[in-house]
Amino acid sequence: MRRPRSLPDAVMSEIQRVFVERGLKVGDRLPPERELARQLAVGRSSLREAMQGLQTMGLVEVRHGVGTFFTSEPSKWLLSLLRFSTTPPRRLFAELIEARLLVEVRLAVLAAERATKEDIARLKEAAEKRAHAMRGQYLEFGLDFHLAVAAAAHHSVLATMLKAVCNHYSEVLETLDRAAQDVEAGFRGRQQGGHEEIVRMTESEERDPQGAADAMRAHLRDLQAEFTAITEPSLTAHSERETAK
Amino acid sequence: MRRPRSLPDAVMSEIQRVFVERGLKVGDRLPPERELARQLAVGRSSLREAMQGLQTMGLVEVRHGVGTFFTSEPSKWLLSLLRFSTTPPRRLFAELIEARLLVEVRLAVLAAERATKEDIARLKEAAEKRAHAMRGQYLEFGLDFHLAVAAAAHHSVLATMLKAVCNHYSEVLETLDRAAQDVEAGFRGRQQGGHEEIVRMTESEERDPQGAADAMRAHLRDLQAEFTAITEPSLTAHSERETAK
DNA sequence: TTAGCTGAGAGGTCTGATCTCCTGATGGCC
DNA sequence: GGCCATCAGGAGATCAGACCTCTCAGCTAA
Repeated sequence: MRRPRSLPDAVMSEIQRVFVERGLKVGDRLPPERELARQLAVGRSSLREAMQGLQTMGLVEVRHGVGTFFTSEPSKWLLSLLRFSTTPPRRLFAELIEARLLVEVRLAVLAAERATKEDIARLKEAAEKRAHAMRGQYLEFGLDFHLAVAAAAHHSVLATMLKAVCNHYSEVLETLDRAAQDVEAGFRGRQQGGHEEIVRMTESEERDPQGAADAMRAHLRDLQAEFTAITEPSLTAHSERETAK
Repeated sequence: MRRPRSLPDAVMSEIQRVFVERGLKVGDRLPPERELARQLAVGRSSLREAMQGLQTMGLVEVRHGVGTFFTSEPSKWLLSLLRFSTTPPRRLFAELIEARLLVEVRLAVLAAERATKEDIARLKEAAEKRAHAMRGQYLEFGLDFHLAVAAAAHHSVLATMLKAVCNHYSEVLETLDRAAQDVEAGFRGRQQGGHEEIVRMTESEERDPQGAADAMRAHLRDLQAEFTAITEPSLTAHSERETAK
C-alpha cells in the first residue's frame, strides 16, 4: 500500500492497525499522550496531530482530563464537503431527505432479510424509546431508530452512508427556521405508525422485505411531503418520478 | 450553533467560514503557518492540529515546502470507519458496487434531467478520455466519467456520497488480488459502450432520464456480474431482487 | 454520612529551535 | 541561445519542554 507521507499519517495508520490486529473494542482506552508518543518514538505534537486526524475521522474520542478512547461515534464531518457548497439549506435538506429515501428503502429490505434476533430486539427497543420520547428528543430518537434499521441490514457501506447523512441532517435542520423544524419535531403522531410497521415487517415470523421497503418508503415520503409543503415546491419537483419507482 | 470545545476545532470552523464567506475558490492558497497562526492569535501547534483535521476532511491539501491550499479532493478517509469493520475486502467491494448501483442510477436520471451544455461537454470529454486511456488509467478515467455524471446531476449530497464511495472503491480494489483487479482494469471493451450510451441519453436533444437510468444500471450490473463471477456467489445473492426494481 | 477540598494525572496550548523539502534564481557549460 | 547543476530562501515537519486547564477519586472535616 502507499506509505504515509508524514509522521502523523503514519501514526494514524499504526493506531488503526493496532486497533484491528489486537482486536480492541470500542470504548477501550489508549495510553496517555506522553506515553504513547514515547512508545511510538514520535514527538507529542506529531501524536496530537494524528489524534486530531483520528478524531476528525470519528475513530477516537478525546476527553479533556480523562483520556482518549476508541469510539464508534460516526464523525460529523463525513459530508462536510457540503459546507463548501453554496446550496441553500432548504434545498440541501430536500436533498438529504431524498438521499435517505434512496438509501433507507434499500436498508429496510436488507434488514428484513438479514436481521438477527438481537437486531430485532434492538429495533424494538429503539422504536419503544422513540414512542415514549419527550419533547426535544423526537429527532434524536427518531434517527436512532433509523440507524438501528441500518445496523440490522448488515451492509457496512450503506450503513456508514446513512450515518453520515443523518449527522448532516441534524446539523442542517438546525439552520432552518422554526416552521421547518416543526415538521421534524412535531411529527411524532404520524411517524409512530411508520416505525412500528417497519419493525413488524422485519420480525422473524414475517420477514417481508418488500413490505419493509414500502413501509420505509411511505414513512420517509410523509416526511418529504410535509417538508415540501412548507417550502418552494419547485425545489423537489423533479425528484418525484424515479424515486417513485 | 454549537461552540467548538477546543482551539483547533474553532480554527477549523473559522477557516471553513472564511472560505465560504470570502468566496474563496479551490486551489487558493492559505497564508503560511506562522503568519496564519499569528493572524488567528493561536499557537502554531493548534493551527497545525486544525490543519490536520481539515486535511483529513479533505478540505485542504498541505504540500511540504510549498504551502497549504484549498482543495476539492474528497478525503480518502471519507468512509474510513469501514477500516474498523471486519468486513472482508471481497464483501466490502461487493457492497461498494451495490452502493454505486443505488446512487448512480439515481444520479444518471438527474443528470439526464438537469445537465447543462457545459455539463454535457465535460461528460463527453470524460468519455473521450476514458476511451483513449492507456493501460493503468482505465480505473481512474472510468471513475472520472462517473464523477462527471454526478456533477451533471446537480445533487450535492448524492454526488458527495459517490465521491466517498469511489475513493474507497479504488482503495479496496488495491487490496484485492490480481484476478479481481482485472475485472476492473481489463474491462474497457465492454464498459466503453455503457459510457457512450449514458452520454447519448443525457444530450440536450434526447433527454431520456429513464434511458439513462437503464444504461447506468446495465453498465454497473455488468461490472457487478463480472465481479460476482469470480467471487463467492453467496456474498451478493440476496442483493438482487430489490435493486432490480 | 456527606459536602467540599485537593492533588494526581490526563489532555490543551504555546514557544522556539532545528530539520527537510520544494522551487525559482543563478550562472556556467555546451 | 538553450540546458542543466547548484544554491538560497521560504514553507512545512518535528521535537522538547514548560505551563495551563480539566476531571475524578480519595481524603477530610462538618
